[in-house]
Amino acid sequence: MVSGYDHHQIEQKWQRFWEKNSSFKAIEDNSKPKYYILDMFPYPSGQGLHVGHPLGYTATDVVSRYKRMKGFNVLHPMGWDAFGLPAEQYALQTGTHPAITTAENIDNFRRQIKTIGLSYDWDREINTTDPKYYKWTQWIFLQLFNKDLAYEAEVPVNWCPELGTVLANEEVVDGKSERGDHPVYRVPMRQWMLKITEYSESLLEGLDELDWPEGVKELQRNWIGRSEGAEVIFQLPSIDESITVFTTRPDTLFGATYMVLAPEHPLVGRLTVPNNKKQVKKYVEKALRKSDLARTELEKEKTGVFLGSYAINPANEEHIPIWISDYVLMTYGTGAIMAVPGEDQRDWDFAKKYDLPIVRTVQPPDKFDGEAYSDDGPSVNSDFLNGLKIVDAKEKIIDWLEKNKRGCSAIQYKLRDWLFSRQRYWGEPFPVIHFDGDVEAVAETDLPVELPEIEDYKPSKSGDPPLSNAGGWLTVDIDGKSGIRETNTMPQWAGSCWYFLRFVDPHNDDEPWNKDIESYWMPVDLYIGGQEHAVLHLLYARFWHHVLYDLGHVSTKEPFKKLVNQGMILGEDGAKMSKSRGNVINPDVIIDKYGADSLRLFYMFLGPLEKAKPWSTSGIQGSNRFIRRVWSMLTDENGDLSKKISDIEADNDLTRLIHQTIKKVTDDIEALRFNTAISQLMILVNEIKERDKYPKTAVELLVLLMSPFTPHVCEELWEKLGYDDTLINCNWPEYSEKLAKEELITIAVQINGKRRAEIEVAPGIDEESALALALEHENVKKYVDENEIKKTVLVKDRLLSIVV
RNA sequence: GCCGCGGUGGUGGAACUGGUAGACACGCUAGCCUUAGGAGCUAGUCUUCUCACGGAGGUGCGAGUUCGAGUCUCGCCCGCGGCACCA
Repeated sequence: MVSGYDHHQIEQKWQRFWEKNSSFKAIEDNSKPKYYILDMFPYPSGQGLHVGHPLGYTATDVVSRYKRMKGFNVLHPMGWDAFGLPAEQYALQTGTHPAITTAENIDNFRRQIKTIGLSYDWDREINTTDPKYYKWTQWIFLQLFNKDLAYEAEVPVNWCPELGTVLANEEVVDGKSERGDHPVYRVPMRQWMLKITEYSESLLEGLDELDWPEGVKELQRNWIGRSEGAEVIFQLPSIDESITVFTTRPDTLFGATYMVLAPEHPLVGRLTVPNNKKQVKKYVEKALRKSDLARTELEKEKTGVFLGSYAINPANEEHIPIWISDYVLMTYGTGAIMAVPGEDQRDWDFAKKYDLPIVRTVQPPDKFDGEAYSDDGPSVNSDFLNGLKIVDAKEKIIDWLEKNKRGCSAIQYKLRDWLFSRQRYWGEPFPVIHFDGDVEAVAETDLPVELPEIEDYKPSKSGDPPLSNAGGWLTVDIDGKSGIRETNTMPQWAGSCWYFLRFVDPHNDDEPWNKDIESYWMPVDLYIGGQEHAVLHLLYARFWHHVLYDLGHVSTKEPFKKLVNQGMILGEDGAKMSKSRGNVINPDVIIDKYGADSLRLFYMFLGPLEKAKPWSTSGIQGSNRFIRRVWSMLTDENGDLSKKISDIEADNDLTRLIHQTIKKVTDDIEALRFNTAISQLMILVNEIKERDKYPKTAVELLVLLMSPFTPHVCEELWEKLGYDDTLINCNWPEYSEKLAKEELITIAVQINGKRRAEIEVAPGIDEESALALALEHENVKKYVDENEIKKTVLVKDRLLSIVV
């Protein structure tokens, strides 16, 4: 071996050094600008760290180390999102308490993360399952509860018998559980709900100011699903009531030829005429029994039943039949629609099947050969709206509705309230007590309500949570009244909704965080994590934060200023890593073989952070080779500083390259373009190696610039270069614009758009002189020849274009 | 169906606001060194014609704008992710 690079020895040495010196301890310091940089904290699973994890962690670490050298006071913490189903399921199988499993998994995760050499402030480590932590999760719940943002309701929930729990809408995918892929059914159950819908507008507006990927913002916008339209009141002569419908197309009101209610609509019974009772009852029961799976998979063709009664279209006073169908959802709008088959494909399908009248109210173009026509055009068959375009017709009909008290403009959201309870053991207990139908908050001084030890973690078939087995814990006497604790627990999202706030003041036992400290660190300046949290975690956390802001507990409305999603690491075959494919890479093995610095460098060099990229064994070997090249450049066979390093000054070419490199690496780290920063460092190494003697200043700059990426080997080399102080305390180098400039540059000469020659010129050369120089070039002469030069274009220091 | 992102050598990827396409690396080929190497070093490597000099073509496909298009406009094709009866 030419190189004596021993990554085991070097990495252990420096990891111990950082730990011993608490090198990354963050202390509030108003004299310095702060930078709060956060990873999405992991769920410590039994499988250990996945190779995907270190990608994001390394990215934040590079930025953290860079920002420290830039003079920022950096907060870079790590913790554990440790409540969750796997530990509980393991407990069901083995009887091992989830706390034990969780603690073991955390120890393993921490050990693995530490071997990567990440610059976390470990004194701030938090764990969502620690009573000292969830005390404050419960405290925040009480803030919501006291503000009437938490309530109990009997709601149709997504009940999953296999998991023995209810799931949030967001956890159900195609009628199956997101975890485990088990069937999910709609059943009514008493549940805790959080009124996130009250914050729809706030959450939507807040997005505009965020430096987040456009795609993620768009996902959230779609999830919130704001639509503008109108509410229209339809009178029901048979029962002397009215039904309000929501529509985004009030302009088509004259084309509303029938009405459809959701099967669950409360007026269905009263609107059903005796002759239709049997059929209607059958249809309603069938619809209620259907799981979401059945609704999405089997509902290719629309079904429905006529109730036998009529509603009055307020625009033209026509009696229109009322139907029920499960294509109308009780959970959106008012659970009733006006059907306009001429302009809505769903209504068209239904009308065709049941032979209901179709009236077009927008004139389609001549060549239109589709069914429902939903694009713009002049209104027809619409009385006073005739001839108007959609926008104007909408405005006019809304005016008319409001004047005649038959409706008004309205806004609807797709977002529903957040189902916040789970029938599980391993979660935060709700800090409330039931007294004879009344619900009371547990006094703040009695927090936390700790999870009791229980024998049986199994939920009952009816959905009674495991905590109903918790004997003595269950009943409480307060002031002579006896009550029963809530036996549901909070969902896993609860702990992650605010952990970034606890990081700013993690050991505070008197309050969730100190306000001054909070306003020093918040908001999170850079948040990096997986795209899979684009809606769930990030929307929930924003919701809590908006509430806390309104209550004056936090100083910023939005918690995460800049968000970046790291791309997935795929298997070497380009497919998603999975045990069944056998393409899983274990980070422990890689670090043992090549070292943490190689792994870090590989991740950062692989490609743009946000992109999905396949793992590459030869790629990591390449990174390892680069580190060894640098190592052997600076050291001799005895491990001493190489004799080729000397105090000579760098020549002009090298000086220029050094300054260009400082500039590029700095700019690239700021923009999170790590791969191109590294490629520039490689160019610098290649250039230095061409010299017989390596100027010490050049080598030192290289080590400084590389240190955020490969900190261990850089610390070691820095020490060999004769410095006592660690790189962490060094200043990031500054570049000189002047020295980075080329003395002579090569510009291209194009003739009629084709590159024909290159000429060497002084920077900033003017068009005339450039042309003169170009015309001396043989190849240019050849192409210009006798032709007349019609036009020339000079792009400064780039290219000269000649048109002949 | 709708929304978002993407398509550049054998591979990962470069290319600033329209300005020399393929930086840097991997892989491969040849050579050197070596008892040997899967270690290291040197050279080459988009395709194609040419001994070379130098041409021609080339960024998913087809048009367009421009002195000049990977980059901008329009129309398609393909891949990935999300939403999916939301009225």
